[in-house]
Formats: sequence, structure tokens, C-alpha cells
Amino acid sequence: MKKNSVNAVHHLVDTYPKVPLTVDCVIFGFEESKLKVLLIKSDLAFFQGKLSLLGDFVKNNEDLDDAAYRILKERTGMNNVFLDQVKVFGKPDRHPGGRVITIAYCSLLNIQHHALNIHENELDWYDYDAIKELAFDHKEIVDECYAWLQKRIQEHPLGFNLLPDKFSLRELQNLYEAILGVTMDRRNFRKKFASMDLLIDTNEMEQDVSHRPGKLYQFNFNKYEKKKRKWIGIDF
Amino acid sequence: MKKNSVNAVHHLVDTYPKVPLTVDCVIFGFEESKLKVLLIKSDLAFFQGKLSLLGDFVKNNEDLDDAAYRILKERTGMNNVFLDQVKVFGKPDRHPGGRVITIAYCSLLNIQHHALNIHENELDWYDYDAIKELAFDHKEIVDECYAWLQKRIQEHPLGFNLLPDKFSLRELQNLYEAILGVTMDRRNFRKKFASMDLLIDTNEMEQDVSHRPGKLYQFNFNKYEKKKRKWIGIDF
DNA sequence: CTAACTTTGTATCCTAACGACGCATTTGCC
DNA sequence: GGCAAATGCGTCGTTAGGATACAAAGTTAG
Repeated sequence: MKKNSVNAVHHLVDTYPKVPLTVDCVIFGFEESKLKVLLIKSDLAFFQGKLSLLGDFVKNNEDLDDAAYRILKERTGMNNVFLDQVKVFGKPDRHPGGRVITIAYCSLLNIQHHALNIHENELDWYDYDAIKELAFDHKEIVDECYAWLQKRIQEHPLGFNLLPDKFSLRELQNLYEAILGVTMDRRNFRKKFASMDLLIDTNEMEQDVSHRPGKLYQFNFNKYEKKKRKWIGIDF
Repeated sequence: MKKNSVNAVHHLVDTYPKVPLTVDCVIFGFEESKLKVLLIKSDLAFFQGKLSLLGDFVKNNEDLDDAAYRILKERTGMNNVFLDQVKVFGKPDRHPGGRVITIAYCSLLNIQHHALNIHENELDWYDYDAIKELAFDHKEIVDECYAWLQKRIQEHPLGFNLLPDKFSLRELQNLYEAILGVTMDRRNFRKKFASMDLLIDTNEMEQDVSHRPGKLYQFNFNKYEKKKRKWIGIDF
């Protein structure tokens, strides 16, 4: 009875058109006050020379998020990094080899933490601003993820994933300025984050700076809980 | 040369695992101060009796957004409605008939506009609050879309898609209160929208209300342009 | 060593937005 | 006409955000 309906469903599903499914990871980093993206030389001869995102097909019984984490782990050796689904790209002609749907994931990681096995894989960091053209529709994907990041970083403490464990307020501000493409007043920025009460003063100071060193802080992930938006968040 | 590389790519793509791909539409409506969702009795015997979202598989050469628009058109007869991609759901076991990936789209539409062909299709509106269980993982999908809507409606003028062309400020406030699950001060709400200068006074009044009628307004889509967020949008 | 320079860190002032609330006005209903 | 219910307008106090002043700490050039 039940088994019959399951069989019927299986038959139905078998009649569906099927498409290959991939995951592409837009991996952002931050160094020298610049937003970076991790890219690799495309492995397709068709795109000879062009750069592309890190991606792979989704395995048969693999969850989508797991696929994205797997790619990150395989390519960078990193575990436990921030990762979030952003959007699906599925134009019928986006892949030269036939239709391929891809799910874009955005990831943020601390460059210092994984300076490893970069070059052996033809993998490297590129300034986001300098990216002109990529293989497939990857330029479009990167841009969507960047827009997503700009928006998200203002309402959620993601930025800290891009910084070292301990950072100065100036580094934090440089991060925000680089991502949002604006300049802000140093003192108001400080005031803002001080009032949020989410930074831990480590009682350590910057080293190797050629001017007055600033205090180093850590982000207090424990203390953070999503603020309940007051209704008057209505703002458009 | 080029043809060779194209052939090679085709062969590569052919080796990818393939999955059926569907689109599911979460269609919100608003009536009697309540947020509604358009649901249909599942066409699978497996889910006998349970309700499900409006969905269909994506055709071979069909763009994803087009598929979502097609479903809306087919099922509701509506064109030109608001529609946006929200998230992909791809747990390997989310469909009883085998793996099926689905892309959730969120749509908002004015119930008055399409009171048509509802019942002939076993299609009907249900209070969002009363939805307890749905076929597949559709409950989870609806909830994600609802969360998406709550967030989105505060920063983008979507709500007007759920209202008649002409509406009173009370109706507008009821909409926001229903979706955000809060109560707001009537006078501040009025002040807020007045200051935004996006409502056109139609010089008409409500009809058929059992108390003092309010003015009717229209939303001025032309005048709206996305506000540039001041940096200090940082708020978490 | 000292003066000039750079950057950090704290405090103050002003304005605009927001939340709370008072109240007169307009309609329906008895 | 009087009451209830909702609309429409205004005011007041608080607060967050932007601009600016200035002292403190450390580096570099003479």
C-alpha cells in the first residue's frame, strides 16, 4: 500500500528532466586593507587561461552544504569556516558543456590561517576590485556574492571571520571601508563598536607598526545574539 | 580546436551526476488582516491529504526564473507579480521518490486580483499561522520564505504587492503588523510613511467601513529608488 | 634631545529620527 | 443628540549618529 505509493513516486521522479548540479564557492579574504577572492585557473581547455571559482559537482547522496564544505576542505584545508548559500545560477547556456546548475556559496576566511598549499594548486588570492573577467558566469556570481556580503556585513558580525583572532580597531575599520567602499570617521566608528559591547580588550597592543600602536581586541561571539529589530527597521 | 575543447567539455559534463530539479513557489496573499499562503493538495498518493506548495520541475531549456513565472501563470493566471528566488533545498532524502533539488521562490500577490479558478484546482488560501504540516519539506520552505519576507519587507517596498491598488493607512499598518508580528503606534506609523513621500493621496475615501473612513492611497513605484544605506547601517 | 608628525583614544556639541502620548475631528450606531 | 470608534495632526523628550576639538602615545628627522 504505502510501498505502492513509494514506487509510484519513484516512477514519477524518474520522468523528470535531470541536470548536473555543482557548487561554486566565492571565498573572500582580507589582506593589506584589500578584499581578496580565492580563484583557480580553470581546468577546462575551453576557458584556457581564465580564472574561475572553486567548485565541484554535488555527489549523489551529498547534502548541498556538505558539498560546499567539502570543496573548501579539499582546496584550502580549512575547516569550520563561515559559509552560506547565496543564490542559484541556472541559465541554460551558462556552461559550454551543456546545462549545469550551480549553487553559489559565500565563504569568509582569515588569510593568515591557511597560507598553505596555495601555489601547488594554481590557487591564489586576487584583489576583488581587479577581477574583470572569469570563466563561465563566475564574474556575475562573484558580484552577486559581493553585493550579498556588503549587505550582510552591516547586519551580522561576519567581518570578524576575515580578520586575525586579535585585531586593532583600525584593521576592523579598514575592513568595513574596503567592503562597503566608503570612508568613515574613525572616532564614530570606535564609538559605534564600543557601544555594541562585543569586543574584548585583550590588553595587548599592536606590534610592528611605525606609529602609536593600538589596542588589540577579540570578537566576543558568545555575547552576540541577533538583535530583535525594532519595527521601525522599515527603511527604504 | 575550439570544437575539440567543446566536445571535451561536453564529455566531462556527461560524467556528472544528474538530479531532477524543481521550483516551488511560496505565494503569499493578504486578506482580513491575515497573511495567507496559496497551497494545493499534493498530487502524490504518498502524501495523501497533505497540502503542498505550487511547484513543477524545470524544463530542459528553461531558465529558473522563467519556470517560477510559468508556474504562477499556469496556476493562478497571474502575470507580472512580484517573484524572487529565496533558497535552494537539496537534502538527499527530502523527496520520497528519490533525490530532487528544489529552488524556493517567494511571490506576493494581491488576492483581489485573481479570485479566479481557485477551487477548480483544489487550490486555496490558508492562514500562514495555521500551517502546521505540509508535504515534503514544504513547511520548512514556507518558514524560510516567511523569515525572508519579514526581513525584506522592512528594507524594500514589497508589501504593496499584497494590497489593492488603493489602500488605507490602516490596511497598510495591518499588513506590517501581521507580517512582522508586532503592534505599532498608529500615529508614528503614519508619520513614518508620510515622511517617505512615496504614497499618493487619491482623494478618495474608504467605502463600506462601519466607522470613520480613511483616505485611500496608492504607492508611487516611480518615485521609489533604492536608498543608499549610510555606512552606519552597521547594526547587529 | 627636541620638535614635528602620525595615529590612538576620549569627550562634547548639534541635529534628525524615533517612540510616547494628547487631543480634536469625523463618521456610524443607538 | 450622545457615545463609540477610528482618523488625522501635533508636541515633547530621548537617543543615535555625524562633526569636531583635543590630549596622549609613539616614531622619525634634525
